[in-house]
Amino acid sequence: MAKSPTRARHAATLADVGREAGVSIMAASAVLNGAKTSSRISAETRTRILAAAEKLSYRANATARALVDRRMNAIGVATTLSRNELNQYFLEVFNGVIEAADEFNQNTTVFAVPDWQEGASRIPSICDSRIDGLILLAPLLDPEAARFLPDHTPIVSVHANHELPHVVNLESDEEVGAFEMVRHMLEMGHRRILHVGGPSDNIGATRRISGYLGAHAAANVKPPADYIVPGYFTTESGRRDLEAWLQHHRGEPLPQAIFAASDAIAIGCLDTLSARGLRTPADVSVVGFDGTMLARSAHLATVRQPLREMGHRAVRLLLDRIEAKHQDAVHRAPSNIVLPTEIVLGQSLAAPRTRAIAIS
Amino acid sequence: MAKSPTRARHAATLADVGREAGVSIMAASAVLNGAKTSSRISAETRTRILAAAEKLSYRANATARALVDRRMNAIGVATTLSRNELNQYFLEVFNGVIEAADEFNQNTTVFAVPDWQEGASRIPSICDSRIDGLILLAPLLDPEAARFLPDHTPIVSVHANHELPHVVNLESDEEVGAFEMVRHMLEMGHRRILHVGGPSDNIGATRRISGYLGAHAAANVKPPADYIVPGYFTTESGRRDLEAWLQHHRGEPLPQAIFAASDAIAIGCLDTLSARGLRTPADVSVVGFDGTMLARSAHLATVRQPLREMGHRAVRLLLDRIEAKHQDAVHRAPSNIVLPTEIVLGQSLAAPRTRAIAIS
DNA sequence: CTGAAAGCGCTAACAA
DNA sequence: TTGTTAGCGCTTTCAG
Repeated sequence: MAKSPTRARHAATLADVGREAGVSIMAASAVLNGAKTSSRISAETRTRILAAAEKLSYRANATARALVDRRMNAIGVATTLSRNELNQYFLEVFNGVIEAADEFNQNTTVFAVPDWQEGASRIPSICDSRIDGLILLAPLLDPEAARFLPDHTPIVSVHANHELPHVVNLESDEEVGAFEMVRHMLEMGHRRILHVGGPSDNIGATRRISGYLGAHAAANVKPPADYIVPGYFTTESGRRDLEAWLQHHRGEPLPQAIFAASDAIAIGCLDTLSARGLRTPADVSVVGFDGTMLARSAHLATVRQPLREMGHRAVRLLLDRIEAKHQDAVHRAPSNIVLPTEIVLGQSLAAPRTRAIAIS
Repeated sequence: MAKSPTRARHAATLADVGREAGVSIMAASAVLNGAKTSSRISAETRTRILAAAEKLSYRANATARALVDRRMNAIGVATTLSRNELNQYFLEVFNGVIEAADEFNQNTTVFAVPDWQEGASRIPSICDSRIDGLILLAPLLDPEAARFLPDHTPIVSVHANHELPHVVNLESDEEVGAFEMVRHMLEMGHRRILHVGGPSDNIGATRRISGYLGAHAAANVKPPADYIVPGYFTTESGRRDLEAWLQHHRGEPLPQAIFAASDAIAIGCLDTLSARGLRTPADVSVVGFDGTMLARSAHLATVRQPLREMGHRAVRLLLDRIEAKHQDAVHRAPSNIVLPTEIVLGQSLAAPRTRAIAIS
């Protein structure tokens, strides 16, 4: 069938350019898209092709090329995104991913899953060669759900809750970070350190608790009973859970410090304290976890995870695996990579008051 | 050529499934991908195909389909992303985009450009049918640079600095928002309202100033000289620029309130004030602009722009245009859509002090 | 109801 | 140096 007039509304193709310039398609391909055609094009033809392309405003078609190359030059990032609260943790890692992907000329496509239960079932369908590899951000996938993970698309996870088959995981040494921060607090003289934590089935939350308990044990300090409060990693949860805890502990001495399981939680705690007229750090010190922008803007003491760097690393790791697969080679990487955390002091942490306040 | 053994490492194709099930390719296509083949497949064949697909773990190839459909079901978002500071404004809009795109089963691909100067030259190359349409987030593109915008890919912008040809722009009524907020502040009794603003060549920054001046004029109040400070939309800028301004105005009466051009700036101002031992709002009120998460977590009074909704709208608008183009129809939309802003009161705004403090 | 053929836009092998 | 042919995986004609 000859070209129908409606085609005009679409972008010009190599065939169009070739016709316009009076050369073959692959001459045009070689000049415009750098195809590895066997030989070189004469300077004269080259300029003719360039002119034709310019005139028709030719644009390469990435899907056609991807079909041939079996490579889209795009990576995916799957994560849960809450409707109510921007997840700063995600944003830090994501920023790192974008930066690194860009550096390697890869596009980044975001897949927001409502929750990992549903995410598990949707992941296979996005691995349809629109992306060459996938990064799972803090996936809550049990081994059962992980059975659905496609094995023809390389996958890297960051802070995975479980070990996932064929998936390289990237995490940071949260327990050590928690340990050192709490040890530091104990050394400052704090004895009543309340831990406002994350979900009890979350491995990261568990590790923070381990560090918290470990530091106490190492200092031979027994944390007061009922001083570990489970919750979620959000500001709203931090605000609400601390308030609830305080109400249940009226009359008891106020904690000297709060060690929160995330910066978001810490911000929530700050809110609750200030709503009760308590000053930070004069009355209560508050410490966060993650080292997000939230902590920086609130001058919060926190345990910094190298989130952005983890984004970078995840991309490099993924690209290595994609490259290896592409060359039919086997990429051997350790299945789990642990990056160090770092203690960041801030204005929200100071020595404890000499006289305890009673919870009102 | 027969199948080479290396092929085994790739995902199974429709041909593979067809062979396995002993049916034609398009029978498989019809069953697995819902292709509009003329007739229906018998139940028996259908189950055979499904079984074969399951066995070979068949995955549709999106690039192949896109080649045929001329549609990738993906939209792009182009924006500048600073390395140092997470842009909360962007994040709010982006979240809205993701949500809406997801609702329409579209993927979202992020293109981070270092700056719009370079972005202008890179945009054409990303419109290579890997995305069906593009959203420009707060583009700083002059008409000259806009000449490079490809016309075969529908484009929608949010808060564009200039009118762009063939581009539908979405913005909010920033001037009215600024006007009403400042009017409210004046009504509360504030007379020395310092405006810590954005870049003077930014249209949004200009509109905030117009609102600020308009409210003063309407109230017959002349703002003190030198009370409009240009800067950038960042926390760092807010912190630094306010400090510099204060140092240049030693001995003068302290402003009673600060009207910042963004929430990020406001947070920076808060820092500077607290570093100087000044209390908010007792000594100085502080008001932000944007209504981002930053404002919510700091309980900042702010002028809320419906950022998330703008993300939604942008996606819907874009999809309409994509659909129209796809059907060779002409999509007529107004070239500029203005959404209302809204005043949000918060703990950072209170009545002015009765006695002025001198700047130290 | 099913199969064969053509083509989406591009690139890699060849042959001229 | 250039053109020809085949094919990436899929879908939509159109014949059987």
